[in-house]
Order: sequence, then structure tokens, then C-alpha cells
Amino acid sequence: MAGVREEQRARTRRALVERARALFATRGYADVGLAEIVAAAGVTKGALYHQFEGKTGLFRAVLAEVADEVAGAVVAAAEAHDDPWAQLLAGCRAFLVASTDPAVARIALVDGPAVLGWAQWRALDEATSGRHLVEALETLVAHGVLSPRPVAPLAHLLGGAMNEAALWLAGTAEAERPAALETVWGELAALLDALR
Amino acid sequence: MAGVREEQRARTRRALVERARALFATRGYADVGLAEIVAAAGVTKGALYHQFEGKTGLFRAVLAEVADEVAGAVVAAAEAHDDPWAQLLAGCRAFLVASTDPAVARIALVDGPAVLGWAQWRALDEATSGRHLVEALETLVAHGVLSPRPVAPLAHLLGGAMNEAALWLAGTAEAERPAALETVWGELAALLDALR
DNA sequence: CCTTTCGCGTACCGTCGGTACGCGAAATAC
DNA sequence: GTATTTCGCGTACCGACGGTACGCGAAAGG
Repeated sequence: MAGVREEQRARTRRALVERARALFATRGYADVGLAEIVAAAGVTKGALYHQFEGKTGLFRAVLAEVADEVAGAVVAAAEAHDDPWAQLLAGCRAFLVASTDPAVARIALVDGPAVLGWAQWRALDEATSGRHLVEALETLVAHGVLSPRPVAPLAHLLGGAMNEAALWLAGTAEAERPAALETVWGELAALLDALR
Repeated sequence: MAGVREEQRARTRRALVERARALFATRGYADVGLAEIVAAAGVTKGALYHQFEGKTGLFRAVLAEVADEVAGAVVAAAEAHDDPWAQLLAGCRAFLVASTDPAVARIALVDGPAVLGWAQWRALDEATSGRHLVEALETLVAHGVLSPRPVAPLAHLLGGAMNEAALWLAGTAEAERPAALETVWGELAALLDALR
């Protein structure tokens, strides 16, 4: 099982996802044609359609990669703490920091819902970083830190607040972004703290 | 200045915006072609391009109409109260109720940012319902109900939370939507109340 | 009336996402 | 080791889409 064939397949996939991600991030899904993507990846449309279900399928793979990276950052930040409340704060902050990258924001927050439809986008979020938010809130309710309440609506409210905040920060000039991020984080932390 | 010409112009605009809004709301911006829109409106592409700057221009007009209606509902709800805090609550609730309509959510929250770009979408929101949220928060700070703080970040957080909640509600079955709305509203009201 | 303006229909174009099909090399069978 | 199948991918092509150029006819202005 040397797998020279499987290896080539993986290389093509990687090249397509990598180049498509860079192009989608800078110019948006609608403004990038398949011809440009396959040329940048050094393959042809035949290869693309052999690996993905059209342009939306390629975008789905790109978005899944981005979402996985963001979720990874959230988990890594949360694991650095033992206290559930500190884990929530660290996870939320990590999500905000990661999503503030304009490339991430563009793919995951602007084009994602429109290209895949909101339901499919939500399902992907629920499978990655969104799940961790729900779990963190459930843990806090179980520990009595938060009063018993339906956590799903609250998770949506908090997730939406962070998404919008990330979008706003992604649109600010890079020089003043760190300061703006701290201001937003201060408000978000105050909002979270008010929940206890 | 009878204006039979201006009258015809207005009629064409109305027909295009009206039919485009219905089509965009049910099938999304990307899945509706100009040929279908102009056929539904009883005109041709020549008329469309004479009145709007292409497909995105038509969408901008549709979105502006939707945003104005939502902002109108927010203002009407707020004006029914005298107390600034009650005005904020009523305005937020009205925004949530209006944006929960799947047609509104699809146009204003899903396709809007992707089609116009997030910056332009935000500017339009800032000119309609978003402005009222900022003003309400500023009034509350001025009255000492809220502690002095930067209201812009907070407005983004709250606005994002309501947008995401509306999207979620718009995706639920219509029969159980009212109950879900009350649950979400309960959480949102609790969040707002925790700010005082 | 005669000229200008203007709303809009018609015909056309380049580009896009998507498909059909064939080739050549790797995997598999015997 | 050869025959056969599988499969990754390139090539050529198609229909549909957004957008443009241009002309006509009626209203507006003098």
C-alpha cells in the first residue's frame, strides 16, 4: 500500500484548497472564478470536479478548514485553564482574536452563510467552535455558576455578538485593531460577567 | 408638471423592487437571474439597467426598503413608551420580531453582507435601525441608567446577538416560532437587564 | 411644430459554472 | 509478467448569466 495514487490525490486537494482559500479570503467567493483557482493550483477544472462537488463544494472544504483552525485555537486557549469560568472567558477571547483576521472573517462570517445557506453554515459551526460554547455554558450551569436556563438561545446570542464584533474589528485598520479589540473585549467580558 | 413620465418611471421601479424582493427572499440573491426578475416585473433588462446599477444596485434598493421597514417598526415600538429603558427593550423586541420573518432575514442578514460587502451593509444598518440602538444606549448613559462606557462596541455586540437570534428563529418551523421567540427574548431581556 | 430628452425594448457579447469524454498511468487479477 | 480494471485528471464544449450598445417612440421644453 505505497499509495502513490492517494498521495497525488491528496496533493491536488491541498493545492486547490490552499489557493482557493487565499483567493476567497482576499476577493470574496463571488469575484473569484474557477479558472483562476485551478490555474493558481496548477491543475484544471477536471481535477477540481473530480475532487469536489463544484465551486460550492470547494468552498465548503475551505470553510471547514478555517472553522477547524478557529475551533482549535478556542480549545487550546480553554485548556490552559482549570476553572470553567476562566475557560469560557479564554475560549471567547480566543474566538474573537482568531475571527478578527480579515481572511477568516470574510470566509467564515460573510460568504459562509450566503454560499452554503444559513442552516448548513450553522451546522458546520455547531460541529466546531459553536459546540464548545454550548458545552462551556452547560458546564457552568451544572456547576451552579450560571442559573439553570436554556443554553442554546444564550449560545446563539453570545455567538452572534462575537461574530459581529469580529466582523467590525476585521474592518478596522490593522494598526488600530489591537486597541479596538481590547475595547470590544472589555465590553464582552463585562457582558459575560453580568451573567453570573 | 403633471409628470406622466416620472410616474411611469416610479411604476417601473416599484415593480422591479417588489418582484425582486419576493424572489430574493424565497430563493436567495445568487439563484435568481435578471431574466426572471424582469419577466416577473413585466419589463426588460433595458429598463432595469436604466433604473439601477446592475443586479447589485437592484439588490441595494431592495435591502434599503427592507431596512427602512424594520427601522420603522423599531421606532414605532419605542415611541409607545416614555421611559428610555422601556424604549430600548421595546425597540430590541420589535427588531427581533421583524427580523425573524424569513424573507427579511434572508435579504438583510444572509445575502446583504455577502452581496454588498460587510462595510456597505454596516453603513446601511447604521443609517437605519442600528442608529436607533446607538442613540438609545447613549440616552441611557446620559441618564445614568448605564455606567459611562463606549457605546459603539456594545451596540455591535447587541446588534450581532439580535441578528444571529433572528436568523435562528427564521430557520425554525413557523408553528413553533412564537414560543421559540419568547424563549430567546427572555434570554435577551435578561442579558440587557444585567447591564443596568 | 420642432427639437431635445428620456424611459425602455432588442440584439448581442464575454465569461462563468458545469459536463462529457478520452487518455495514460497506477492498481488489481490471474 | 501480462491482461484488465480503476482512477486521477486534462480537453473541449455547452447553456446560462450579467452586462452593454443602440435604436425607437413618446413626453417635455422652446
